[in-house]
Amino acid sequence: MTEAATNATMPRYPIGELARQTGTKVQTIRYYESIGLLPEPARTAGNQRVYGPDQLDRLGFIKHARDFGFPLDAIRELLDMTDRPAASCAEADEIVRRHLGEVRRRIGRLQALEGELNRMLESCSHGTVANCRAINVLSDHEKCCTTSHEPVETMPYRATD
Amino acid sequence: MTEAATNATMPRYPIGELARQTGTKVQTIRYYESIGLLPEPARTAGNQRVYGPDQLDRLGFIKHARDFGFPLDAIRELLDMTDRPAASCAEADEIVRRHLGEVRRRIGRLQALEGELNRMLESCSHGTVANCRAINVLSDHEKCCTTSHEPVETMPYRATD
DNA sequence: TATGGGAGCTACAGCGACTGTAGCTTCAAG
DNA sequence: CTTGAAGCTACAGTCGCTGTAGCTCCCATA
Repeated sequence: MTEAATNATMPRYPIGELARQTGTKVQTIRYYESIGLLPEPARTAGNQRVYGPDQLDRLGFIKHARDFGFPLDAIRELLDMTDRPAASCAEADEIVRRHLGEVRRRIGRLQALEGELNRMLESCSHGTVANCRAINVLSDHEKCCTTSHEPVETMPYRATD
Repeated sequence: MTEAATNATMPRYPIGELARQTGTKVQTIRYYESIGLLPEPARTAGNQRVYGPDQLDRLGFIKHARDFGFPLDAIRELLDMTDRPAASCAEADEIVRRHLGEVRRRIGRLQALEGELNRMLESCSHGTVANCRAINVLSDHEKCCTTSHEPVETMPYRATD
């Protein structure tokens, strides 16, 4: 049915239009296709991709889930589920729950970190590097805290900041 | 002085010992060397690295700062400062402050996300995928929230979890 | 119908901060 | 002298893109 129906009067978008409508970059869409997250679309005679509403929805789902921080593997699983709508959603629940747990763990670690950084700044006497509280704390674990801290995930300063 | 002193009676560690003492992986130490974060150490006749206490301290500093989530670029700046101990620590302060700002922003985003994920789970009727609240929310932005959400940073599920 | 410019194409390199592997050599203990 | 752990280099892979080079294609206007 999908195959037959897509032949007819459905709207068809070039890749840039798909990008614009979903807020995704063109390269990202091609990347998703390359890793099998999006199916290979039809092509024009000139080899350019054309998409239908199904693909638009699918990409919208991916984009939204990415905005929620789901990793692509989890999104792949979620998409597989939308393909069998009669299945139980227990599995989807489980994925969301796992993600939520991860989010909470990260919040906890970041809050501990926030406290440490705050203490660093507050106790700094604003003198020379030799006496700098912040640098001393980093130099010597004994000085930093009663509680041991676990590594925090990588946190790049981003170009957009 | 450092050069002269290291010749004599100071303890000298092979790379594995440095790794063990700092909680770093051997490959990571070599990686830090390759990007110029650690200086090239002396070598044995058989071409194996040998480190002194200076390097141990430096790596300890790096490790600790990484545990605090500082990116390597920031750590490089902080290390440069420890090399001129008479300088003002205002710059170090600034780096810490910037990092703290980033940490707070991330906490905020993650808390918003936590709320969304919670609502997803709470409103799920535990039926089929077709009716699954979680999946519907991901499919359709309108259903998810009053506030618009910005993308959250990538959050890989890690092997250690 | 010609032309210009924006959009699309493929292929590949790079980011950050490692981690893992293959296939060697070296070292220290027994 | 042997054995096994530890070290060596070099390179590929991770995640999720992003950017670039050097093409081709499509469509609107002249």
